[in-house]
Amino acid sequence: MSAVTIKSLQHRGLPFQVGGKLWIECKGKKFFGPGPVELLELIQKEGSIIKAARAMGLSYKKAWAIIDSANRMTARPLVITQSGGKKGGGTLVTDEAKKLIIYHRSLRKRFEQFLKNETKRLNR
Amino acid sequence: MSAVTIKSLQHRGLPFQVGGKLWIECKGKKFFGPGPVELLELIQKEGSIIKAARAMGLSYKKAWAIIDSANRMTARPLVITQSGGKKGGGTLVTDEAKKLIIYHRSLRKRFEQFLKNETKRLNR
DNA sequence: AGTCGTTATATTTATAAAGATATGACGATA
DNA sequence: TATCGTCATATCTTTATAAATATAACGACT
Repeated sequence: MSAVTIKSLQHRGLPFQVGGKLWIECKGKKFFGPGPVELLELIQKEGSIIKAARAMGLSYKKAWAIIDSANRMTARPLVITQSGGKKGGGTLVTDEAKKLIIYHRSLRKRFEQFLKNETKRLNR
Repeated sequence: MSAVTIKSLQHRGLPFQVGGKLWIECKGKKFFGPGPVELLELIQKEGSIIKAARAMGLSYKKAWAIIDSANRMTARPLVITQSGGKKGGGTLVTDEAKKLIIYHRSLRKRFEQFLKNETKRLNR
């Protein structure tokens, strides 16, 4: 039995937590990971995708991909974009998007509570 | 206003769902994604990592990485491995692991209920 | 001593994801 | 019509992840 390996302890105090991630999906394809809501909020604030991306430290390309993907899945558009014009263009978020933002905020709160409860249950 | 883009609808009926993923983490580092529990269950059933891996369609390497990572984070080992011996060796799961498996099953049930509730809330 | 199937690790090869850069279209305004 | 900043897309490069392959140690058993 001398070759039996007993891997030993890293965290004796067992600081275990239940973690998780939520998203909204459409036919199995997720379109609201962690970033998108913040991105929409920033677009609402900044008025353009490129400014929102910079504010989040994302490349425009990445930001655009997120928005485009989400936008393709909703019945009504989440954003209205305009290229050209007064200040080069810009992007507005629709009421549809605003509703989603609000829902997602409350969802996140409930989820955090869920995780907290589960962590308690795990450690008792 | 002619350059204004209105992205149009993919899913008119709005079959939105709330999806998610849970894991158990240790100091911010996750060690129980979706696969590990099933893997542990299969190890328990099969008696070896390599057989469990095959049963799940994983490479041994991947399976071992999962087990090793998890094993390093618990105070007591999740598995006891033996190389060499009667049938080449094998792996046993400890009581620690069995407890985790049981907890994780019940956790998943509660999470599914949570997701179901949230999906309802989202669509009303 | 040689065989066997497993654990454990290293090395290499593919594949995928992410990042950087470049370019054109757009339209109000000057 | 020339300029501007933004939207939108394409291409290339880099990085990270995953898969495939190879190899050594192990110990009961014959």
